[in-house]
Amino acid sequence: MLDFAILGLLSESPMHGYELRKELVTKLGSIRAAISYGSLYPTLRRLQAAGLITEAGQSDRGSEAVPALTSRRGRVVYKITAEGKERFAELIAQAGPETYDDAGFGVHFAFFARTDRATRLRILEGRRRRVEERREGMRDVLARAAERLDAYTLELQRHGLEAAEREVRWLEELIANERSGRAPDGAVKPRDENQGG
Amino acid sequence: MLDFAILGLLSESPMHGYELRKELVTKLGSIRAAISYGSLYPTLRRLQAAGLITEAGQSDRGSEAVPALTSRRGRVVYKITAEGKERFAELIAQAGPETYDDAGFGVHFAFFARTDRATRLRILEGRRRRVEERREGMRDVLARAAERLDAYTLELQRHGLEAAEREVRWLEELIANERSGRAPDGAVKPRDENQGG
DNA sequence: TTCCGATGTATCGGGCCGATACATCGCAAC
DNA sequence: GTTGCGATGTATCGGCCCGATACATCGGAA
Repeated sequence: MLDFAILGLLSESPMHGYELRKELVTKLGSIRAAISYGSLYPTLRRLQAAGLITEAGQSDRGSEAVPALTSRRGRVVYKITAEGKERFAELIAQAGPETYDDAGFGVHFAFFARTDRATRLRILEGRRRRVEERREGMRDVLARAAERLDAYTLELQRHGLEAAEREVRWLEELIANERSGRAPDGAVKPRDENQGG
Repeated sequence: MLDFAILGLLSESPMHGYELRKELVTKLGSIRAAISYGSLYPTLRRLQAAGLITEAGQSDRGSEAVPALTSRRGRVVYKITAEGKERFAELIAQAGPETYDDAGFGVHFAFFARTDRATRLRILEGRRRRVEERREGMRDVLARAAERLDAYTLELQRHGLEAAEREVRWLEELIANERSGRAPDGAVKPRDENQGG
């Protein structure tokens, strides 16, 4: 999942690790608290080894004008390669079980602006089904095992159930909007210009 | 975290892995979907190696009457040891940063019926602070970075913000109930009989 | 010039997951 | 009666990600 997010961010502009992390927070802050460096740097190395990203000397950043006055030896700027873009296009087009769980869904949703509408719909519907299943599971527990559970465990289930119900409603709104060609804020989009790839 | 949950369940009654997993689903179903066997069995072995749980021959289950008619060779029943109970008492009494994140809080909450009230309050308050921080982070993003983010990313932040606000309200209710000596369902408890350890 | 907090890169051990592989049981279909 | 199959049940493996930790540099305040 981190791969996907990193590729997505680097396809907008080159960045170094620290920057990447901050962008991940603003883009995925509602999904996961913050990406650990213990995940980030190894992932970066993995992506580089796979040829999907490369180190861009820091003088590549803006132009030759700004550069190595202060030789900031640390700071490795990464940029995406052609292969990386290809891989990103592959990832952003997929809509399978991997895109239905919390983490997968969140990351894919964060890049919905660059996902084509058919894929958006399939992900939204798959996610809805997934959450509905969770919801049914909790309803079952509440209906079948309520008497042998304590008040706190029940409260936890009730709270979880409520959250699931609310997410289903949210997803339903989003699906309805997609079908009627609206952006998530309710504004009508003239045409679907967001074609991935 | 799994250690804690397993110790808690086994302190109620001996169980084998499969059973344990089902119990974990009904107790923690609102927190995590389902515990993977790839976590469960290694954890069981780890706990056993640490002397916190032991294998109980399946004939220990009910009595000698039921047992090895059909020699169910699989099925390893585990039970908690005295050391395990001690460890569980330690874990259920702690209220630090580990108990404030999603997973930690959920598991601890699931065992609140066996946690003393002072600890419950500290955990609830710590969790509230944690969620408030997340909420503030999302508000900042929405206030400061809104114009450079697309509609979908914004919608994700909005949804996350709403969820955080709701959780804070939920926690506040729980805290108020604790302070006034009520169980989470609102029923007045005559006294706080749930003293851990 | 000394200290300190923000910036910045990196590794290590360990927990947990998904995929996968087996083996057995009870039962239904043929 | 045996064949097949889904539920029950235990177990491992590779891999992602996290938290803790360790450094190093920079800019500015004391």
